[in-house]
Amino acid sequence: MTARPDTAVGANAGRSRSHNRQVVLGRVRAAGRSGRAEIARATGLTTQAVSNIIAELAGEGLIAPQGRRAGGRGMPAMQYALNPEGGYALGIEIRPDAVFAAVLDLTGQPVFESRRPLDRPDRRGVTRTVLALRDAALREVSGARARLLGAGLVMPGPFGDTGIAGSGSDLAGWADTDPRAWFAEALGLAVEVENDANAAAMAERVAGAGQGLESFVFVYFGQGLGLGIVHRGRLVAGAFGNAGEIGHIPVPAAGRTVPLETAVSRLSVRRALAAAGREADSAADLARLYAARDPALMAWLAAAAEPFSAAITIVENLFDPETVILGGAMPEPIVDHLIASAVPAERSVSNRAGRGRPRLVRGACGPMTATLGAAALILDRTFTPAIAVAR
Amino acid sequence: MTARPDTAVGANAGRSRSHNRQVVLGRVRAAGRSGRAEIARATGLTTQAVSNIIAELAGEGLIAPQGRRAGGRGMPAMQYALNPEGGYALGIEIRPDAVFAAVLDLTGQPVFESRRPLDRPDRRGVTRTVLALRDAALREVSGARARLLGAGLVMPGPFGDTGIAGSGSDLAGWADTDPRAWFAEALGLAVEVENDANAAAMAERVAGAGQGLESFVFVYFGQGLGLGIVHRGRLVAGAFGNAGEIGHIPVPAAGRTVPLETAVSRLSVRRALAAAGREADSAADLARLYAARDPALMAWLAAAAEPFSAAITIVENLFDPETVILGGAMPEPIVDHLIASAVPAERSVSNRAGRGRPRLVRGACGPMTATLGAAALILDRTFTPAIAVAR
DNA sequence: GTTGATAACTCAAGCGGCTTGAGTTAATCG
DNA sequence: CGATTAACTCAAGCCGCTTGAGTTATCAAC
Repeated sequence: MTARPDTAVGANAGRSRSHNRQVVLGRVRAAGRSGRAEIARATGLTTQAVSNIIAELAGEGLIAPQGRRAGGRGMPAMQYALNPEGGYALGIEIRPDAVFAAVLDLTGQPVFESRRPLDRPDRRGVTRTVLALRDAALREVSGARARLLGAGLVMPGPFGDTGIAGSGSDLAGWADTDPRAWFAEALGLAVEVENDANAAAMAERVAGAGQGLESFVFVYFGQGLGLGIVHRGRLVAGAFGNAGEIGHIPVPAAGRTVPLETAVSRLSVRRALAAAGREADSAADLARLYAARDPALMAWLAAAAEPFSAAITIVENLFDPETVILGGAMPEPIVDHLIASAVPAERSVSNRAGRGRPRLVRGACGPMTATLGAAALILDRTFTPAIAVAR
Repeated sequence: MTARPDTAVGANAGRSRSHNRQVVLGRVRAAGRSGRAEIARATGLTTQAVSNIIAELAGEGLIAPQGRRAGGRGMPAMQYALNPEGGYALGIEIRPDAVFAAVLDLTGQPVFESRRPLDRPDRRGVTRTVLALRDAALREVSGARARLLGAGLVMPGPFGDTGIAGSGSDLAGWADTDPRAWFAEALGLAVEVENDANAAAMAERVAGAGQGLESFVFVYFGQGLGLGIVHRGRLVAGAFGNAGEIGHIPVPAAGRTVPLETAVSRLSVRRALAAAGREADSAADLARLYAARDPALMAWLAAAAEPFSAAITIVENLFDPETVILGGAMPEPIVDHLIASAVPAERSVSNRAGRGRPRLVRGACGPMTATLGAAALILDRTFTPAIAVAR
């Protein structure tokens, strides 16, 4: 969120160990059941080093032995996999009118979801609600209390003063607070803060349509329209944490140029439906109208195709992702309709022959994507080496 | 360039040392003259560790003592700075009709520039020309032979089969070759390969308008129009190395929607001038026409303002950079004119109050930016820790 | 001037964690 | 059933960072 977030940090024995733990854990997560020797080859460590780390991780319950793999020539490898109950991540999504919470187990499976209304969106009200949700989660998920890895937080963006009038969703009373430090103190946990689209992208990466992808972008239907960018396994958040504000980009729509958000977003469809006398406050409303092939909704979809396609073209050419995932608080059939109606651009670096993967896919995490993503931020942190990645 | 480039690598004593060397070197580069204790505080190492590494680096001639800093309370620190002659980076830019070469010293100052025409742009012809340029560079720059850190290579993108017809600039005979491995073998050096815009961004970061910036984007006038993206000090190249293909994105231009490149690029201005009976093959031609306020050129500039502004809005909102740098093979006055004529978008995350820095600035590396950038890739590599960066 | 405080730096011992090389175990192959 | 293969373990070795004591150089106070 700051312009110069990280200074390179030196390595020493202790930090190397911590780094290697994460490397091993990350490999087990990415590759599934793995043996020591295999992990050693993949990470450039010796089997002995991996062996020691495996013993440590297994002792802490983060991974568990899965029996030996039969089949090969020599001694069959003892396989290890993540232990789902070895750790939990708390995700909190703060909206102006409510707070959502979710808990993911170590493998990314949701084990708790809840929400509470927010009567006063000031610092005290939000904090109290967040603490209540955490307590509820800890009561519900047995064993989580001692094994909570941290809390991810999703707050309405954009962060800081961006001069965009009427972005509106800003919470009152947070201007001069660093939410990360604030909640780290209040919760007594490691905390990560991101905007909804970035967190949602992490959810898809950890447990959804982005599994196994190192570089992709996620078009997120939230209040507005956001873009979560994952590049080589890391979020691209921008210098000030506001990258991916795709809703504001100019796109063609019926001979005019409009901000994407006015043509493709939940607000946009609600307005279009309201103009036709339809109420559609919730995703369920939208799903119902779509099932009935409501003419106003279908007209909106038809009108959205051009600006949506333009946006996808822009995103493909600027990020060259493995794929573009589309999801969030929009009913699946409507997402599928948008995907089907998008015109894949000829002039796009993604228009390559022999693609193994579709250019556009629907996300797999549903309407709670951002909340799950908040927790996914913590899982990602757990599996991403602190001292990082080779060239 | 591949979809899964990096597997996380484990740390050990040797790799820690190499990492720490780069951390120290990078700190000296970023902060200028520095003392051991100061570096230790900044990197999280002990003075003793830094001291040992400093001794090693000084012994190799990469850094040099600069005398003691007076003024403070205790013992004044012995300052160290990069030794310009401590290392050199070779940059090679391969174009369909010529090969450019440059050498940067360790501080990023150019010490050699040259070009050779390319009669046959096949593998053999290119390789011969590249080797000849390297030899010329080594003859010219005394001391470079033993201190060549590597070679950066810029080749016409986009990489791989992107299905964009008529991108045309592709070199023949490279389809089934990995240029990095090929030139590493041919040159006997560490080699980095990037497209022109990415390399150019690195040039600005190492020795131009991007110094001190961790996150910025660079709009590059080359054959077409490219975007180099630097995020938290690292290039964002995309899953297949083709990120930043900004020329293909749809933008509004006089009531129509066109690919940006057809409105804002050297090809575009040449066409516009040709239609008015003007010849403008070189940047010098353009500079002359601009100095004379040629009506056809001024009309092109006027027409370019709208699509250019739209592109900047898109880029600002998607990357949230500290600033957008504009440069490459376009005369400085014309770049300045474009910057002046751009309409800063209201709806942009970059439109924040109290910005310390202009939203748009001209690059500082001139028409050779991409070639210098090729060399800058190597310098960056030298200063960027291999085992990387803390959260 | 002398003395004390401050801070950079060095020296040498200590220590954590990875590597090395030999040895053990468990499977397949002939 | 022995040879081969491959995973894994044990113990010693080694690399590089840290620790803590000691040295050097400057400033400030008396």
